[in-house]
Amino acid sequence: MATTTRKRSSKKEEILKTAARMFREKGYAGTSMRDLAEKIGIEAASLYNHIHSKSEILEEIIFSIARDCREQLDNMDPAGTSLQKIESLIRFHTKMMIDHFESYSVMVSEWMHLDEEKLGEFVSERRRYVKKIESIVQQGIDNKEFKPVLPYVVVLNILSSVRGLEFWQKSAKTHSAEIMEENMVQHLIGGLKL
Amino acid sequence: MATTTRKRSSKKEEILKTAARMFREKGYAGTSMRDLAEKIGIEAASLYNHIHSKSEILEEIIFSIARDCREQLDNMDPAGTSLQKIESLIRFHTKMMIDHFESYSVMVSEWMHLDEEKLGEFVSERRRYVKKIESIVQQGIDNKEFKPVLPYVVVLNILSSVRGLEFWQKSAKTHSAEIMEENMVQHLIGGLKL
DNA sequence: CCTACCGATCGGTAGG
DNA sequence: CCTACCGATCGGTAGG
Repeated sequence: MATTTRKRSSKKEEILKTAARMFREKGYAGTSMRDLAEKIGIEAASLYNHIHSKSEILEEIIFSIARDCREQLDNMDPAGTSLQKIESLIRFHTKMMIDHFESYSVMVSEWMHLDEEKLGEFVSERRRYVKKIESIVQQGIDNKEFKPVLPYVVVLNILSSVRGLEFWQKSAKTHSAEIMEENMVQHLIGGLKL
Repeated sequence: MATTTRKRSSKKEEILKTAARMFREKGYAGTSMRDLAEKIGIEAASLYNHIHSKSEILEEIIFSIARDCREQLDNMDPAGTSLQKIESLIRFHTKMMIDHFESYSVMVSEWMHLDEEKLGEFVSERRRYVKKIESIVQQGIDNKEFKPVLPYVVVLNILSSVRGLEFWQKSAKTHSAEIMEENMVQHLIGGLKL
């Protein structure tokens, strides 16, 4: 019984991981259940012993990584300067993108294929998330820590720049993850400092 | 005869424009020729009197906007400081994203669905494009106009941030295009200045 | 986990 | 520009 459960969940994990890799490469709509099954080495019909539907796979990938991001922001040290907070956010997202490359990419590029209910949930979660970071930037401006740039643009640029690391990953890694992170901070925080 | 040609090409334009809108919303793989035909008000089979294949539509959308970007960079005033050049590039891309919203979005998000030959062409064109901008950043660093941030990261961040404007467009436009452009420059150039 | 199969839909063609 | 249609493939189910 315990063995069965363990087996099942590890198989499900394998499906999710393989699906994330394929969704990132060919997109959600461009990946068929037969492609996915073949990569895993089973028949397409057998996938349904572990998952309920194709859309469930997408949901699990996206909401799992979204939860990690949300929790990190909620548990952020409320002490510290706005600059420290934004810097730690840039470092966190850069690490997430690099360490959870496949699922992070799927989240930022394939969320629009969630079905209606889950799509609404994701969009409103993301809006809340962006608003929270915007308010940190706004505090920094009010504090005179930052120059007066629209917080909305700053947050958009930071999150978009992290997304752009997908392209770095795909090519030969001429720079280490640490150097990339350091330069992300330098460029994106630099444009904020007075 | 002239009338026929005019009619044909305007119909093709309508197909390309409608396709760009749909590819951006649902992705290339998620858009069917029947969806596209219905939006235009004809039968799917009739599309093929104006275009040869679905992939040809994607190619025309992507390479048309890619050409605009390439030409702008090639025709850039070689005088001026590195700072002026990078600033003008940020302004140009921001304007392109806003003015040619649909096709620019399709280029940056759907290029991986080009078929093998065109994909190779696009990737090597883009690599050349990025390298050229990197060398402008490098000159600025050598000049002591810019602080020493990895040019590769700077270019990635600029182009990714412009891409992120897709998300701005979709929501209510609380800020004008001019204000967005100004803030893009402030934040992204700001992180570069000494 | 498989075989066998479902109805729906895909990109595209023939022929008018 | 349409009707009629092609073979291939889609997500998913039944039954073992």
